[in-house]
This record gives sequence, structure tokens and C-alpha cells, in this order.
Amino acid sequence: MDSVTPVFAPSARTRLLMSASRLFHERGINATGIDLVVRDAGVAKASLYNNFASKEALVVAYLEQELQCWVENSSALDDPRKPARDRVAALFEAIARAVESHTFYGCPFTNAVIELPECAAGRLVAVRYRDVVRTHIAGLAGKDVSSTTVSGLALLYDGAITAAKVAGDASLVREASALAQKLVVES
Amino acid sequence: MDSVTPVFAPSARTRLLMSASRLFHERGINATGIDLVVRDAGVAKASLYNNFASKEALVVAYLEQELQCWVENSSALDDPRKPARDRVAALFEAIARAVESHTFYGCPFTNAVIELPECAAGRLVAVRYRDVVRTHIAGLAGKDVSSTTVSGLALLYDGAITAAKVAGDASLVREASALAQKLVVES
DNA sequence: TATTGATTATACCGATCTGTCTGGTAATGT
DNA sequence: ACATTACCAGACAGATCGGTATAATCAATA
Repeated sequence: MDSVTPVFAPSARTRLLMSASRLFHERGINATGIDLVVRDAGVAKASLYNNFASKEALVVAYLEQELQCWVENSSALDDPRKPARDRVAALFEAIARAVESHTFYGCPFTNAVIELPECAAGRLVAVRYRDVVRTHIAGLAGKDVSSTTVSGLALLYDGAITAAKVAGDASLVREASALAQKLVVES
Repeated sequence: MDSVTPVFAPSARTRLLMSASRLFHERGINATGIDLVVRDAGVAKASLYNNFASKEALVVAYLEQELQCWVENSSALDDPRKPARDRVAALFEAIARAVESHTFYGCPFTNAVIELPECAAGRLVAVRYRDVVRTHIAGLAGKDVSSTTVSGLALLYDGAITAAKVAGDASLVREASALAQKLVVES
């Protein structure tokens, strides 16, 4: 048969994860019911529970994927040939642009920690995320910067995300960027 | 009659707000049902809806009260006779101590924005809160500091809160404090 | 061809949520 | 003495939630 084999035929699991990631991130985890995810993915409810033990398991998979995406995106927008100052600035500029295009929904991990109960498994992913961010920032800033400077950059990064989420303020994000750049240069 | 008139007989509304504030803050808004608030306050369900039009109205009242408490507490732990550096440090130290005593549950306003849908009325209170914080910080830092420095302090404050909430890390809060102090001194 | 496993659609279950309603009690004020 | 008001206790309604069960369909494979 010469019927075209679909080049892109994601499995039910993949489609579920794609829908869940978008919906959980944009609308929040608790505000996104299972039925909505299933409908959005164009998948049967049973397929969800064939691939994930529970909604919580889906949430954890979502967070794992977000962590992987953060690493990939952050690496993609990084140019190691540039000076540390520019590399740090690019990290903040990504937030500012997302705010301006109304596609910024906050940090998935911070949001999850706030939304989920204390015992939730997603917390562990959030803690890992913070470690990954710190390591990445340390890499951007160069190996001659102090631990205190890295902390300062990470704190400004968190602060910029909060300002972007709550106030939708891109200019404050850029102020954070400027301060971060100054921190790196003066270190 | 010489029966003792109760010195402290808070009304149903007051008891409701007290319970709601504690429960919403510690457990989150969505995770705290009406029934729990009512039971905790020792109040009838009808009394809740006699005093508040809906749960959302109770949430707004809760946020209004938290805003007032923030102003009072921040003023109480501020000593205007001290140098700006110490006054700023006290603001951060309050977070660090709350983390260490396991009584830190994050910023009620940031948490509310993350938990509630976009159209929620509580968002307006959160925006007002951010303005109040900025004004307060500007007052601590003194009138000769630049707007950029105030932004930096506010960003570090937000970052410290996120670090405290997600990672439960008091030492990172104190690093934020040290950086904030440096920002003020060098301004 | 027959079978197996994955997927679909949908009905259903129990729990929980917000909000309303009823009915009774105690205090207050005219 | 009576009306009003505030309050309590709990049942109830309607919706939504996470999760399960049933039954039909499709695809690949033995």
C-alpha cells in the first residue's frame, strides 16, 4: 500500500504529556482536571491510566519533562563564546520576552510546590530543578565567580520570575538583568 | 449581675477571618475547603455566608488582612534610628527566622496569584501588596538611594521568599540579606 | 484466520466542593 | 411581652473531581 505513513504519529502517552504540560503550566495543576487533559490530547481516559498510575504520576512526569526542557532551552539560548555578562543577560531576556508576548506563566516548579501538598512527589523534582539552575548559572558566570555571586544571580532570577508572574512586569525583569550583569562584572 | 463579661468575644466574622487566614496561608487556598474553615472557627456555615458573599470574598478579605498585617509587622520590626543597612537586614532576617522555626509558608499574595484563576479579585490585592513592599523598602533604604537599588532590594526579597518556600533554605535567605545590605551601602 | 493487546467512547462510583435551606436557640432592644 | 437579630447544627443540592469498569474497535502477529 502506498498510503502515507504519518511522519508524526505520537503515541497516546506522548500526546498526554504534551497536553498535560501545556495545560498544567498555563492553567495550573489543580485547575486542570483529568477530563480536560484527556479531551485535549484526543485520547481515551483508559489510555491515561494505562500509561500513568494516577494524576500525581502524570504531574511528576510533567515536571520531569519541564526540567529537561529548561536545560535544553537554557543551553540553546546560551552562546559560550560571549562574555559571561551577555550569557547571564540572555537568561533574563528570555523571561522578559515571554512576559511581553503574554506567554509567561511562572516557574512550573515553584508553582507546583505552592499548589501541591507538602507530601507530593513533585517537590523532589522542584528541588532538583533549583540545583540544576544554580549549576547552569555558575557555568554561565564562569569558574572565577564566588559562590555568593552565584547565589545572588539565582536570587535575582527567582525574583524576576516572581515579578513577571505576579505583576507581569517585563521592565522589572530587565532591571534584574542589569543588576545580575553588574554582579557578574564586579565579581 | 456580676458574671464576668468575656473580655475577648470575637464575632463570628472575626473568628472566620482568623481561621481562614491561618488555614489559607498554611495549607493553601484551594486545599482549604469551606467546611474546614467553618469547623476551625467554631461557627455555623450560615454565619460564613451571612458575612461573606462567597469563598472568593473570604479570600479577598483574607488577603486584605494579610496586607495590613504585613505593614504592621514590617513597621514593628523596623527601627528607624538604625542605619539603612540594618533596617534592610531585619526584613530578611524575619524570613530566615520563620524558615528556621518551620513557620514560613511563602508570600500569601504570590501564592494566591499562583493558586487562583487569572480573573480572581485577589490579584488586585497582590498588585497593591507589591507596591506597598516597594514603598516600604524605599523607606528603609533612605531617600538617597536610586530607583534601581530599590528594585534590586525588592527582587532579592522576592527571591529570598521563593528560596525559603521551595527549598526551605534559611542560609540562602541570609545570603540575600548580605547582598541587599551591600546594595544599600554601595548605593 | 484467530488471537492478543492497545485504544476508543462512555457510563459509572464515591468523595469532595461551594452554596442553600430549614429549624431551633440565645441574646437584645423596643 | 414581643420582635428582631445573630448564631448554631446539620441536611441537602448541584457540580466536579479522580479513578474504575464495560464494551466495541482496530492493528499487528502467530
